[in-house]
Amino acid sequence: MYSLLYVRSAVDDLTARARIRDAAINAFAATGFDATVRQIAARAGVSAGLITHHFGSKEALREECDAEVLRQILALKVEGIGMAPGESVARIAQLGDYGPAFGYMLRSLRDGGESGRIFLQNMIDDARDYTAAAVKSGMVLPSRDEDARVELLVTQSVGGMLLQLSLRGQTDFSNGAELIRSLTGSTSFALLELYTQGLLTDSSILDAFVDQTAQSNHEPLKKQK
Amino acid sequence: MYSLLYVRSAVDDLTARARIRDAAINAFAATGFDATVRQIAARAGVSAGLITHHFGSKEALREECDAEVLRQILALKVEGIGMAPGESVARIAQLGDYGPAFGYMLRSLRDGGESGRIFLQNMIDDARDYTAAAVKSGMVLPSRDEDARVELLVTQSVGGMLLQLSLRGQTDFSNGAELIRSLTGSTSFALLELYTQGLLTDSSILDAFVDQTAQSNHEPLKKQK
DNA sequence: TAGCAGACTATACACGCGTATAACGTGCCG
DNA sequence: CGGCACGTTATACGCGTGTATAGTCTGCTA
Repeated sequence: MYSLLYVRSAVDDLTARARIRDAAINAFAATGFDATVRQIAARAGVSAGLITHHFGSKEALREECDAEVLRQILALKVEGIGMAPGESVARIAQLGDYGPAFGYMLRSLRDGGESGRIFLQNMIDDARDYTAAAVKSGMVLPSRDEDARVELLVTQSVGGMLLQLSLRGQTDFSNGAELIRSLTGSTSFALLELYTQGLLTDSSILDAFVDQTAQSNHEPLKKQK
Repeated sequence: MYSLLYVRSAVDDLTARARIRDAAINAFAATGFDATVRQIAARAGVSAGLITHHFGSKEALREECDAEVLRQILALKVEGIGMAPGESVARIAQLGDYGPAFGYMLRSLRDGGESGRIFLQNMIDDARDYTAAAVKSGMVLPSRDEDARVELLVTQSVGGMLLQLSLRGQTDFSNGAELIRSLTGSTSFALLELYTQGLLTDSSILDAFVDQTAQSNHEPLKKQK
């Protein structure tokens, strides 16, 4: 009945059910997942009871928001997250209507729940392919443990964003453009510099670590297949 | 009125007041800051009313927990966070009684509030000195923007930890040793490898970024509807 | 010994939450 | 036209929360 294609944030011609869901995504992104059913209802311009009527429970509404946000995020394939900051930021910056979805995802990642874990796993899987391609093209150095590196890169990049936002006092996650503005500061340069030149002057620490873990075979390094 | 009498020392164990505060730190670390006053009371083996009697309000209790945790954390100076993982992890691993404090701090950092911001700023300030020393000693390469780099390193390291914990389904933050065990996996090697060799094969992307930002005095990325 | 300060408890209160219930309006179909 | 399905609202219920109140117990001091 209703097309999946229109993404306009118009308040008018959407069916009340979709309006409630979008209002919930906005509310969750703006004030966190302890946003009240009544707050969401007010945002959507309906009564609180209607939410229960349409979704059954707040938890069910939350799940539907998760699904919708995941769908939107997957739709714009944020692949190079933390890989080529200029490029990925440019992508996210033009997300427009997806802004609240982006904030919603950050919120999920922050509160450590199951849906955040899914978002994160999704990014890691994406980044794995993307990194492999970048290695093959000669842009990125190979790693002795590609899986661990990609997990590290994604968790650090995304986790870093979260803490940068908190450091800058950004508490409202509903405005995607504003989030990006908060994040694209001196961070971009420092990130590129780190990725280009590394941090340590020589490999002595790395070598010592490898020797140490090789000696006691507690944590053997798994090689790339 | 009678505050000075009780607040003076933290080592006053066995007093119910200290027991409540420790129980609160444990409860907050274990289940988050929405832990109930009654849950904390049960943990401390006292009635709920006694908490109000001693601290006045839940918020005041929270503040006292913040102060106590900050005191403990500062006491063991986790300086090289994310710098030399083997060393810093070894430090944290032996924190013993400070385990809950470590988890409490992670919890604060995760939920994005003011006290988390303070913890973070504290780490950044510590890391700034530590990094400067490491650069001077020749262990770490200099950066063209030391402040931005240290901010990046700390936020990414700590934020990365948070997401690693969430990725591994670690929801209880009260057991410091268990947290460390969750974090010291393949991550250590990947981190050292990244810090040793970097990520990119050459500096072309960095150079392009520098040129671009030098050309336009402000970021040209802005797209909104 | 009397008395009182203060640690401590049991109970109660007000409030906000998610949700259930009943009624109302409106459009569709026989 | 009658009936009914359903979107929608207003109201209320039960519960858990933080906190206020009043009372009990205990140890110190005069």
